[in-house]
Amino acid sequence: MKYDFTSIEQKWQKIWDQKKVYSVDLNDTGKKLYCLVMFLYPSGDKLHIGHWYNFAPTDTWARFHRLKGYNVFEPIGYDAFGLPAENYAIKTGVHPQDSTRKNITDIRSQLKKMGAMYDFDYEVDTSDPEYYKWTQWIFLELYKKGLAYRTNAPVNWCPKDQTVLANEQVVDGLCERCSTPVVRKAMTQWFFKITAYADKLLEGLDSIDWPERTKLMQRNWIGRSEGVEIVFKVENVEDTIKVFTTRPDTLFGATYVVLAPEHPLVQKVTKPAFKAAVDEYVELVAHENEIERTSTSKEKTGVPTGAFAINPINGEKIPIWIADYVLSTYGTGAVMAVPAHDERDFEFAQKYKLPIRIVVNPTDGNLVEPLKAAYVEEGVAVNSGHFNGLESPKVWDGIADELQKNGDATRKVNYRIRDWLLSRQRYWGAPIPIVHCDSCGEVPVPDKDLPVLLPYDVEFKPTGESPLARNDAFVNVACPKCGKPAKRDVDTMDTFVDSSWYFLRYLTPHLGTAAFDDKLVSRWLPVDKYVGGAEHAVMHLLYARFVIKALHDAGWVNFDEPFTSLVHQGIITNQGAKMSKSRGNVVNPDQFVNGYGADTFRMFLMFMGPYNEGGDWSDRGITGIFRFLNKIYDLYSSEEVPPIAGEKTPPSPSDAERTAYRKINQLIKKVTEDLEQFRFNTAIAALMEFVNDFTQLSSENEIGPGLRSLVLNRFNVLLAPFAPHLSEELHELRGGEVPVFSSSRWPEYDASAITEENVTLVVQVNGKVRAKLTVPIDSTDEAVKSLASTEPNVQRHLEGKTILKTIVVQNRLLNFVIK
RNA sequence: GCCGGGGUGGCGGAACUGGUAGACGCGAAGGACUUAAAAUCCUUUGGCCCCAAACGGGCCGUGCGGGUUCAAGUCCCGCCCUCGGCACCA
Repeated sequence: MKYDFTSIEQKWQKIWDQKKVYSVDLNDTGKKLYCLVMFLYPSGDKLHIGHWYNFAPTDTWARFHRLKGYNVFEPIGYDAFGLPAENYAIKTGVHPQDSTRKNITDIRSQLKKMGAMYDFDYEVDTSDPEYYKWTQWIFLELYKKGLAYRTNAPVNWCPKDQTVLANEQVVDGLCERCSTPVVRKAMTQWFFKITAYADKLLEGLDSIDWPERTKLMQRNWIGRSEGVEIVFKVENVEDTIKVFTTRPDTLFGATYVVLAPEHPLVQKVTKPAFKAAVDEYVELVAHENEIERTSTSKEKTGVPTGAFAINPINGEKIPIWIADYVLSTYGTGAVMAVPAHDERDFEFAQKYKLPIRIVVNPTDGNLVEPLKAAYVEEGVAVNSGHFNGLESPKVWDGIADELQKNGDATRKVNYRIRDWLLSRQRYWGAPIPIVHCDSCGEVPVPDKDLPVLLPYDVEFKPTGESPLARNDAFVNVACPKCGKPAKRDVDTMDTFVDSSWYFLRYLTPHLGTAAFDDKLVSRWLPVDKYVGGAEHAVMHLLYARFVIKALHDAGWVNFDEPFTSLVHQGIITNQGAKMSKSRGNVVNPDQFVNGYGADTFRMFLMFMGPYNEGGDWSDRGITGIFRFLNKIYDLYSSEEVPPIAGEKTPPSPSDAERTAYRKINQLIKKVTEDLEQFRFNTAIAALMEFVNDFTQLSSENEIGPGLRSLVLNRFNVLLAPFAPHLSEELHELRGGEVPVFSSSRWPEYDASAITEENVTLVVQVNGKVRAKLTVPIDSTDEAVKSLASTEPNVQRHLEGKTILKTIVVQNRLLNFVIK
């Protein structure tokens, strides 16, 4: 018989669907497993190889657990709001709602062909009012807790997309979506106070099973640093300048102070003679874009203000400069410059001939002037008054304490992370549920009036103003508080708000009375295994953690980390470049599904290499998997194949039967261990190796039907997570109860049977292999030694030499060290 | 510049805790079946060399250069390349 994958796959997809094999009883009290992939972005592209690479192996992992007896919940849904759909609409005139709906329909049918365990009754669509009603509710919950606020602040503006962006969406000064240089603009915008959770977000990382590099990225992004805020008086002016430093131990080495050009005191302190130059410089810097401003390779520039600050530790008068290398958005927007011990200050001081004073020497010697580079390590204090001779950590605390006592300093922790800017001047998103009233100010829309519906009929061409502002019917509304005419907020939310809680909604996608069902959420969350791309390390994955922590503190959920365990699949590139529509190098999976079947294709993706490494796409080798499945099909559909029910361990097995039994048990162990760790490639190699060994064994020797049946039964279950359609078919062919995923259990291996009877032992002379011996396992050192020395090739190399020592590693190797 | 991951045959990749490098698959070559092809099956396949030949033996070989060890793809030191992240965060 021929392996007719098309009809087999169609047949089983239909049966699974009709019998509702994968619909989960969420109230089942058995062991639950929530297995989640990052949901889909239906912007106009169909499913591509990258999606398959994310979803299919994850489905294999989920199926494996289902066979192990877990109650597995594996949902899928659509992250349907967002810029790409809107940009597509602008280009083609097709309304984003229409294009998105159509896309979801197409993608759903592609997904069904994949044959994953998705239960399409639990789909989520973030652009559906029944979903975004609750996105708005979450916004309001955060608002009520003071975690959402609106303020005027310098923000990142993308001139092409005509909207503001979050810090996380600016990559190297470019818009993450369209690579346009981002400009800084002061605008009134909505923020989530993620900075309030900086420490909790850091601490939580210690308790979750995530890739270390992802945790590291989050730690770096949060950027916690402990330091001291020091007050410098300004000569002849009332105001003081606060600087943040992590090196108060170098305070005696401060030879000037630098303000960011945007610092509010710049105008106040500048001396009249310097005003013209300062104004000109401030103007110049204001026109620099984000890349120019933050580039480390750019030479630092600055101008003096003519004013002087007083160093609180020694009363010394030092000049105040303004310079572009000081950022207004970090710390206090002002720094004390210690050129001898800070690279940036050193570079600046050299250029502008500012004094460089050594105040820390290495413990093993003195620095030599003039310095060639800043010495940034710790050491021993010099030129530092009564702190001289003390080691840096002591000086650090000593100076901090002394200043603190005099009210000149406070210990402080600063973070690199900024609040999450969530408002967007775009159409295709969830409206922000706030009304602006002249008498009452910001008024949250009452829960009973949610959702604030996104009107269909809107001119969405970008003008820099929110498209919703042009829709009078949307904008004009009675104030929910006083009833007077008021206006709705016209911005929409960043789609990362939508995606930071969708995993709660999956359990009850159509629930009308709440965002989620507490009982189900407390039973099923957190997500046990989350699989998705590493590119979300500091965006989605950080935002979702924040939202969950906020909901936790507000009493809505009983856990504070959403994803217990995280896996990143690697990226599949094409000719070395990331697949994207604009590069025109996207590979469509349909041709492979049609040509070889979903089972072959998913298995090929898993066989390519380590799951978290991805790699460059090539279909070379897909025939190997296809041949393998054909071989299995032949093995199971031949005439003499014993039925499922005939399984039996023979009372006195032949050698071949013992070997076959050992190998199937070794295979169970290997595949089980590999699957647990997402090592699909080596698991598949082991399956292949087994089939090779087993066919050879049974062609040369007699393997009785009882054992043959046993082996085929176990093997077919091992195959099921990888090639589920084929496995069902083979099971049915041999009279088994189907579906496999309802009737079968993952086999346990027989520990007493996996040990080899003989081992191959390497005999070395001076570390070079000279012979190989097959000996019974656990042979004694003496037995092995005497056997080894009878090997002719070994004797030849030992002849006339003295054996200095003999190293024996049991069951592995023997090495004669000679002279 | 800093922080991570990686570099193994013609290709994708395997290798436990330092113990047979190259599992498994692709490709290639030769053979069987066939009128022929496809499919399938069998054999060979890291490089170089010795031997009339062997299913005999030798040398070299995991990015480069050193080191530790009886033994190094694996550990240590110094580099090179590559991918990803961060990049004036005081």
